[in-house]
Formats: sequence, C-alpha cells, structure tokens
Amino acid sequence: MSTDVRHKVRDAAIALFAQKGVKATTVRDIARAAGVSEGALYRHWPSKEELAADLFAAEYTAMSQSLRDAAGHGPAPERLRRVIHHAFHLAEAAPDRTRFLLLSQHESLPLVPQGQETPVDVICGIVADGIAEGSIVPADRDALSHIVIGAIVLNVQSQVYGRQKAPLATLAGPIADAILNGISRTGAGQ
Amino acid sequence: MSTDVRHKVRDAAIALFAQKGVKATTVRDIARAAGVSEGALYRHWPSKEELAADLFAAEYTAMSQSLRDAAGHGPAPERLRRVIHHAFHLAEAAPDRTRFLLLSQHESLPLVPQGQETPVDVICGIVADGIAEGSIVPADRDALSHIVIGAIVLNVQSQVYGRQKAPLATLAGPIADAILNGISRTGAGQ
Amino acid sequence: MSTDVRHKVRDAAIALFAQKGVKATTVRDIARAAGVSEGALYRHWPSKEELAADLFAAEYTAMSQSLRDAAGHGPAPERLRRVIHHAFHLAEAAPDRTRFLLLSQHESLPLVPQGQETPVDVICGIVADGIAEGSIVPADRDALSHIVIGAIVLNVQSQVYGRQKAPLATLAGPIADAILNGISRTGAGQ
Amino acid sequence: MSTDVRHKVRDAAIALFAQKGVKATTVRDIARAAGVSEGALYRHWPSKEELAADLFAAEYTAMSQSLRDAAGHGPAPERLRRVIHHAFHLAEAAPDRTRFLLLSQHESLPLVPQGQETPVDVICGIVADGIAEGSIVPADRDALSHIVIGAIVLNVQSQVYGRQKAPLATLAGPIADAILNGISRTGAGQ
DNA sequence: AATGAATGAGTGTTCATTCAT
DNA sequence: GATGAATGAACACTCATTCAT
Repeated sequence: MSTDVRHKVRDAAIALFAQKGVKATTVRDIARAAGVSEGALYRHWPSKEELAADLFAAEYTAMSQSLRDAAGHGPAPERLRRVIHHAFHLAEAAPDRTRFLLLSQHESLPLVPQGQETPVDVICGIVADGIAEGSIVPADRDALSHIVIGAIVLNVQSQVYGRQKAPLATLAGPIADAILNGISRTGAGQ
Repeated sequence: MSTDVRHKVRDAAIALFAQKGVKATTVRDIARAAGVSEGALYRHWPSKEELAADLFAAEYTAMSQSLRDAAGHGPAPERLRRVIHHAFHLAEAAPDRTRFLLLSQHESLPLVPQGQETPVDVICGIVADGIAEGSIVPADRDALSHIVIGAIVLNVQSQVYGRQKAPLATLAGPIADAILNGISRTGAGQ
Repeated sequence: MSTDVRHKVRDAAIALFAQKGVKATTVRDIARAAGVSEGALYRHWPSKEELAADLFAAEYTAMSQSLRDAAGHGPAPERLRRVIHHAFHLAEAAPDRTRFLLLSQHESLPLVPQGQETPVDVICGIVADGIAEGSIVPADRDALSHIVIGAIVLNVQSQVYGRQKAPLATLAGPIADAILNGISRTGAGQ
Repeated sequence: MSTDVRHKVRDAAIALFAQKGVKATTVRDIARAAGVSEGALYRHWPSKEELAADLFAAEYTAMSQSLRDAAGHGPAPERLRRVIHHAFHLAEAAPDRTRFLLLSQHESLPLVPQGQETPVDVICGIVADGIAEGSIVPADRDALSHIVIGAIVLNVQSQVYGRQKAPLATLAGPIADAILNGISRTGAGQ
C-alpha cells in the first residue's frame, strides 16, 4: 500500500537528514534504509528536494499545531510558559525530528508554502495578544517574539549538540521565569 | 602574491557560501568569482571543505574577539547590553558574513578547533561573572547565556530573512531591556 | 542484463589496456568503446584500478588452468614441451590478451590474490616433478623454471613487438628442443 | 651548474620511476626529491615523458656497452656465459636501475632511437657468431637469443619481486650451464 | 638560470533521475 | 505499482606545463 511506502520513507529520510543533512543523504541511502526501491520514492515525491521540503513543512506545521494546542487559553504569559515547556518536551521526545528541523531550516524554511501557520506565527500571535491585553510590554511584537523563540531554539540546540548536559525539562522553569520576567508588564511571569 | 589569492578567494567564497551554502557552491563558482584558477585555490587550502571550515573558524573567532572588545568592563548586565548592540551592529554591517555564519554553523561548528574562544564562550563568561558578582540571577549559567544568544541570533536571523523590517539598531535597546530585565538580579538592566 | 555490461566492458577494457596501458586508458574511453555509460561500469567494479586488477587476475588464472590442462600427464620434459607449444598458441590466438598481460604485469601482478595458481606456479610445479623423478637436472627449481618461462615470455614479446616475424608455431619446436636439451637429465628433450 | 641539475634529477627520477612507474611519478615528486625547482627540469628536458625516455635509453645503451665489454672475445658460448654473469651482477649492483628498466620497457622501448645498439642486439650478435662458427645450434637466431635473454630477464625479475631468495651470483653458473647446454652444438657450454 | 605560483584541461567518481521489465 | 540497472551531467581534485619575477 502506498501509505506504507510513504511512512517508511518518511521515517528513514528524517533519520538520515537529521544525521547528515539533506545534501549529504543520497536517494539510495533513503531507499535502502526504508527498505524500498529508489524508483518507488519517485512515485510519491517528484524529487529528493521536494521530499525534504515536504517532510520539513509537515513537521514544522505539526509542531505549530502542537504548540498552539499546548498553549491553551488564559493570559499571554501563562500561554507562553506552557509553550516553552511543551517545545522542550517535543525536542527531548523526538531528537531526530528536532535535529532535522534545526539542520534543514535554512534550506527548507523558504519553501514552506505561504499561509501555513508556523511555530513562529503561533508565538508571535500570543505575544501580540499579550501586548493588546497589557500583560506584555509594548515593544516591537516580532522582536519580543524572537526573544522567546531564541531562548527555546538556542537552548534546544545547546542540548542537541551536547554543550548542555542538564535535561531540558529541568531548565524549562528557570528559562521561562527569566523570559517572562523580562517581557511581562507586571514584572511577574504568572 | 599569495595573499592576493587568499583574499580574493575568501571574499568570493564567503559571498557564495552565504547565498547557496557550502555544498551547493562549486569550486568552479568560487574560482570564477574570485578571478583565479581552480588549481590556485588548492595551493592555499587542501579541499573545499577545509576552505569552508577555515573561513568559518576565522570569522567565528574574529567575532568572538570583537564581542569581547565591545563588552569592555563593568557590571555584567552593562557588558551584555554592549554585546547585544555590537552583535546587531556587526550583523547589519556585514550581512554576507552573517548569513555565512548562520548557514554554515551546523556543518562547520563541529570543525572549529577546540580551545578557540567562541562568541558563545564570551557570553557564557560574562554571564558567569554576573552570577558570581550577584548582578545576574543564580540559575544555570548556560541556560541563561543561551537566552541572550538566542535573542541575538533569532532577531538577526529574522532580519536577514526579511521577516523583520525594522533596523536592528532601533531594536537593540528594547531587546536588551527585556533580556536584562529578565536575568538581572535587581530587576533592572542597568 | 548485467552479464552483458560485464562482457562488453571486459572486452573493450582489455583491448584498450593492451594498446595504451591501464593508466593511459580513461574510464570514458572504456565506456565509449564498450557502448555503455560510465556509471554502468561502477555498478560492476568499484574503480578503474579494480577493474584492471580483476581482468588481469581472471586472464592470468585462466591461462594457468589452460596451461595445466595442456600439460597433461607423463614425464616432466614432455609436459613442458606441451606447455611451451600451448603458450605460443595462446599468445598467437589472442594477441590483445597477451599484450594486456605483458603490459600490466608490473602493476597488476602484486594484486593477484594469494593462493590463486599462476602460470609461474604451473611451470615450477612441473619442473619440481621433473627434478624429483630425475628427468630434470637437480638445480634450483625456480631458476630452471624461469629459464622456461623466460624462453616463452621473451619469444612471445619479441613477436608481439614485431622483432620476430616468424610465427611462433614454427619456432615452438626448436625452442622447446633447446630448453629441454638444456635442463633434462639425459640430455634429450623427450 | 647544469650538469649538477641533470645528475640530481636523473638519480631522483630513476629511483622514483623504479618505485612507482613513470605515470605515477609527478614532476613535483622528482623536483622535490632532486632538490631543484619544477621549472628547472624543463630547462634540461622538454617534458616528463622525454625525461623518462632519455633516462631509459641512456641506461639501456649503457647496459649494452657494459655487456659487450664483459663478453670479451672467444667462442660464442664462453662470451654468452660471461654476459649472463655480468647481467646478473649489474642487476644486483643497481636494483633501482634494474627495476626502472623492467618497469619502463613497455612504454619506453619503442622510443629508443633506431640505430642505438641494445642489449638484445648484443646477445643476438653473439648468437649469430656462434651459429656461423658452428658452436651454437643452427636454429632461428632471434629465437635462440631470446631464450638467453629470457633466462636473464625472468630470473632477475624473479629476484627483484622477491620470489627468488637466492642471490643471482650463485645461480648464474647453473643457469648458464643449462642454457649453453641447450643451445651449444657440442652439447657442452664451454 | 632558477624559481614556484598559477593555469585549466582532463581525471575518476558520484548520484538524482528515468524507464524497460 | 514496484524494481534497480542504466544514464550522463556534474563534481572535486590533479598535475604537466608556462612564465613573471
């Protein structure tokens, strides 16, 4: 069944892209790891580049959904706190997917179709709400959002690359405190 | 003169690597853009990969120096504020170099020789000083540092990729305020 | 069919190696002459050098078999006589293969896997038998063998390179007479 | 002085050609080993190939002279015996030169200028004399000569390549005995 | 005369993609 | 639909030769 091929290829490709990057992974690598033929891959995706872009977009928008769900409702600072915790949780639960997203962002991000909601959009949205409701300092919305995103991405990266030994779960609290302390209007993150 | 070739190749290669990445840039591209022969390149670097790694390491450690110099002396929060301003200044002054560093970090960072001081080390050092002197909250040193680094990197990236239209110079103040507000002990960035 | 490619490449490569040597023959030459693509060659051999070594070993050990079969049974001098005749026959019947073996011996001989029987081994074996049975003079086995081998190789070479115009078939008898006269114990070649 | 360069290049080139063959030896290899610049080489020879051909021809004709001198005068069988002994002596005394001649014969022999006397000519001459004077059996002159040459070349090669462990000096007598026994008319080598 | 950096055509090899089976 | 052998345009890299100094 074709879904079978798609799943096997997706998992194999993400693992390989995460290890070596898209350019350094060959179609043969993927086919072998997935246990399918090289030709079969081309029945589901038009090219290796499109496979990579497709997988990236899928993972990226799935993460978007997941973060929005995790944010829930309530004041912006509380929602951001939950987003930070959840992002760290996702990164630790699926290191391959995380490495893939980190590694491929520069080549694949520009190919994500316009209109798809991204994790960046989710966080920018929450920050915008916070500014509107007065719970977040009235500064440039994107600049503040990228402080939050940067705290997440760089700490994840630091762990993926082995500099940070402590589990992200234990760091999430203090990191959220610092960030929210910095951007909340009342000076308290909760 | 040999310095001539080195300089021309370096500039051409950084520009091309910044546009297309190392893998997608061919040796012929570089040689043509630099106005030298392909063979000449191999008199100065043993391979394309080593050229890329060498340029990355050089720019990365130069940035390290530059940030350390800009930090100057005084309480850690003030030094961090100056680092943030200077990092934004560097990014805007040399967009090619910035794109190159952002794009190549995942492949070239592991190849930077151990013992070289990196921008990450510089910021971690200041944060450690701040924790020791009591001007920064006593949390995980690396986690706090990566909040600062993340704020810098993601805002730079956001501008390089065109999402952020405002010049970084105007954002530096508010961003530094938020970050320092979040991690300083007295609750004030200065 | 894969056997198809292997055969076409083998024949083309032997002809080209025989004319210009392995180093001076390009993979492009071989592919063109064989009527296959360059890539196809690499599905069957890992490199040009391994192709050359493989072809050499195959021809060399095939000649070994062929000489051993031709030697048949009986007193050593008679077997050697048949070997000389057969070697000359092989050289005249397949001049490309002969030129290839002569030209490539210095680079490919060291790569023939240990344990494979070579034409040298065949002749040394017969000479050893002859010494044991008393039909050949009791001198250094390898030295005597290389007299026989030398008579074959140099006369073949002399013809392949055009110095010797007479067909080897007519020279085989006198050459065998002289050699066997020289190394047989009774002083008679049969 | 130019003779200086010529000598240093000649010695270095012969050693390298003997180890790796002409094709696998680079001009840079030679220049480095000789302690001269690459350009200097081109002031004395027009190309690497001509250098190789020139060195081959020089060594080849020098060997020719040397063998003719060693042959001396007297009946052909005695002269051949002295040639065999001397050839083995030369091979053992200068292994580099020997390996160079063996390795390069197929590419360089055709380039030796016509009219130069070669070692092959020397031996053919002696054999022709022997046939004329009745000391050697009246068979094809070249065929008989190549028996002698083959005995020399293959035994030398066998030692150079390590199959034959015994020193050639101790094998020269028995080998000469066998050969001369085979081709002399009286049935005695002396 | 000597140097050695520069040249650039040519090499072996790879790999995304196609297509006969 | 699936296969995997075949294709051939690139690619990184080498090296004989030239020539400004």
